[in-house]
Amino acid sequence: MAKKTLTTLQTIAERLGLSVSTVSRVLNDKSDQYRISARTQHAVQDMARQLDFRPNQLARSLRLRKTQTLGLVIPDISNPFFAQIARHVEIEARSRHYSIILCDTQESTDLEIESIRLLRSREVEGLIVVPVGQKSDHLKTLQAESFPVVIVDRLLSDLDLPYVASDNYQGAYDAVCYLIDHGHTRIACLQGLPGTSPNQQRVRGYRDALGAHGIVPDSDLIRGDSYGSQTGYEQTLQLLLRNSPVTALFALSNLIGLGAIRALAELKRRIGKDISLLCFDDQPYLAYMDPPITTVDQQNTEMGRLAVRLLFEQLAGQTKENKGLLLPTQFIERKSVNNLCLERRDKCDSTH
Amino acid sequence: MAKKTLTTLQTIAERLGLSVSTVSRVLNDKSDQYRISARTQHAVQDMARQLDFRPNQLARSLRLRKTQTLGLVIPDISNPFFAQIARHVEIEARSRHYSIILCDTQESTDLEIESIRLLRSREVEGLIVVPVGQKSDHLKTLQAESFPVVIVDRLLSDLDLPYVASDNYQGAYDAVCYLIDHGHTRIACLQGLPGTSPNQQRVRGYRDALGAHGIVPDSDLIRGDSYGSQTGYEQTLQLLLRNSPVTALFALSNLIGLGAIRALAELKRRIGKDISLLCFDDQPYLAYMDPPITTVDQQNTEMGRLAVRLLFEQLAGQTKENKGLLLPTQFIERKSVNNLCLERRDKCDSTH
DNA sequence: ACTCTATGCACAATCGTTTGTGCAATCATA
DNA sequence: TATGATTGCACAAACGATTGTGCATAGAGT
Repeated sequence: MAKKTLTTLQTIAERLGLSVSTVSRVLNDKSDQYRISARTQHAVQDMARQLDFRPNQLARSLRLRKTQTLGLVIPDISNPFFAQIARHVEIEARSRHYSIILCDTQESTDLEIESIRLLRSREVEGLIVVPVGQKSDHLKTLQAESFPVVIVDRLLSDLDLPYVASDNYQGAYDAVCYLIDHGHTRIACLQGLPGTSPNQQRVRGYRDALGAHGIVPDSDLIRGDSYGSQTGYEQTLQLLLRNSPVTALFALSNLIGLGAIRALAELKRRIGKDISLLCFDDQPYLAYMDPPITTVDQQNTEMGRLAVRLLFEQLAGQTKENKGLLLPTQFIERKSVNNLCLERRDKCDSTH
Repeated sequence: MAKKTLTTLQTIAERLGLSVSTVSRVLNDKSDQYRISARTQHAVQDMARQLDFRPNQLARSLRLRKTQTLGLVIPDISNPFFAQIARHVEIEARSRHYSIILCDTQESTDLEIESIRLLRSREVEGLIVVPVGQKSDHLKTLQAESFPVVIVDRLLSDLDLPYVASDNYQGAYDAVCYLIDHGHTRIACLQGLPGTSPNQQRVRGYRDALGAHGIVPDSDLIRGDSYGSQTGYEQTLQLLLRNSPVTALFALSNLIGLGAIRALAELKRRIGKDISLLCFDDQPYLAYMDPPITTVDQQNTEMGRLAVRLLFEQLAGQTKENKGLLLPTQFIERKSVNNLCLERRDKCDSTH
């Protein structure tokens, strides 16, 4: 049973006294086109099955100049947010008979550059990139060579590549309106990495929502500098230990929210009662906290799927100029936001 | 700047009036071996840089019969536990100049079979597989052909392939001893998928720990049938609504624990006071719950790394018979387990 | 000037496919 | 029986790299 020597077209051809080309044509369903007899067809197919023939995709790709492979470049695949995107990229790609080569750039631009080079060296037909987001020259090169790419989540302002991302602005705007509708006016914004587009958009949404309700954003309430939980923890502590009169926290990532939650627990502030919390980026565990956390969910399943679709449009040569896609976020109301209006019974209208 | 036509060795060769072989040798640092003059070397290297030459790995792999690629087969990459493993597999592989082709089998054995076939068709040099765990014939085939593989996390009893997994038995055993040391005797075990090896080992550890302390395992307290949070939720509700006198819950996965947490919140049982909870599988958020949850952490970073190392040992032809690796788990004491001994001041010895 | 060795590179086969073209054999037709 | 069309397949070039071998030319030695 153990086949030491690789089964190739030639193996089959020799055993049947046929030529390699004939075998190839049969196995590629080109028998009709090349008038291969039914007898030969069956013989070939039987033998292929018998030998458990697996066509060598390398040779195939080389000849066809088509690898049926996409590159996926992610800053940190262990981050559930990216992992979910990766999952649906893989599933959608596979449904089109494409495989994924995965590169984790560890939030390093250098590794991102190297990864893209590597992937191109492996002749991937297209790239799906969640950029680290600091530099964009290497991405511009792709653009200049019109190499098929889709950028996901982190947009870069000086880039004109197809992308798919959440509508971070609107998501944040709506979330903050919700807080305001519930009577909150002193709302802290615990932000992530300031240089990145999701953060910028969310902060802008936060500011505009306040402004639209006649509240002047207090820049002392916009705090933090990373997406990690440490930031959320520290900033929350700092804020509350100073007796800042905030009534609500708006955490710009689930990890930041996690940090805030720990800080609040340490300070014995009851979420949804003493203080309110709202998180960008829903994750399963947030529904299981006590109380369950109200969040702004991003459709990462859709993001993954659509990224692949946009990429395939490029591969198909459809240069439709519907380059970018902003996916609406979904507001998930749970129990972490207190309704101050009900408590105070004042002029707030609670028309949802 | 836009290079429409792919740069190959030939491009460089033609521009310099050299042969393809010479160019190849220079770029592969074989100039000395083949006595290429320094002048030629520099000319070639300059031109390669100038044209931004990227060697076509397909052609290279085909010729060398070496793809520098590994296949990674995972039941669900969006599961943080697997995502972490994937991350370190990627990092370790890349440090050896190998790439990873990722396949998400969506917990389906059929997809697992198809994935492995696909990956072999792409001539990966080895496979790292977290099996769905239901069937193993296709894995036996690999074994029979002595194709390099490492099995991760979910072992299959009828398989004799190198593996790396947590020492689930010991982890569970120690955890349950900890509960018993804290005065718990009525301990429920909320299990995952019964057919899978991690679950079997953990349940065995649970039973043996009880037995070692003279407690007869009550099989009514071993409940559940999946790794998801739904199971944890339902089983906890069922158990407590019947006024079962359990004082502690041992959840066999973080998701099961999550379900339990929600159920307990609904029932107004305070974790670490009214009831104790201990989770297998640490995840960041568990440290941020109120109270922080005591867990059995698995070294998934190490698992990923070691899986790659075991694979490379096989690739190097080292058939050392140190096939399997069981990694010790790490007990992380937080605040979700009540110490009944302190409350009751009885004969429990609180050594340690 | 003639041989000999060393230098510096080119030629061609190869990896496993795909595919345009060509060439026998078969068959029908005149 | 010669002619033409059809059938059924083989030959060979290509994809882009690697590598054993061979062949000029240059320089050294006598």
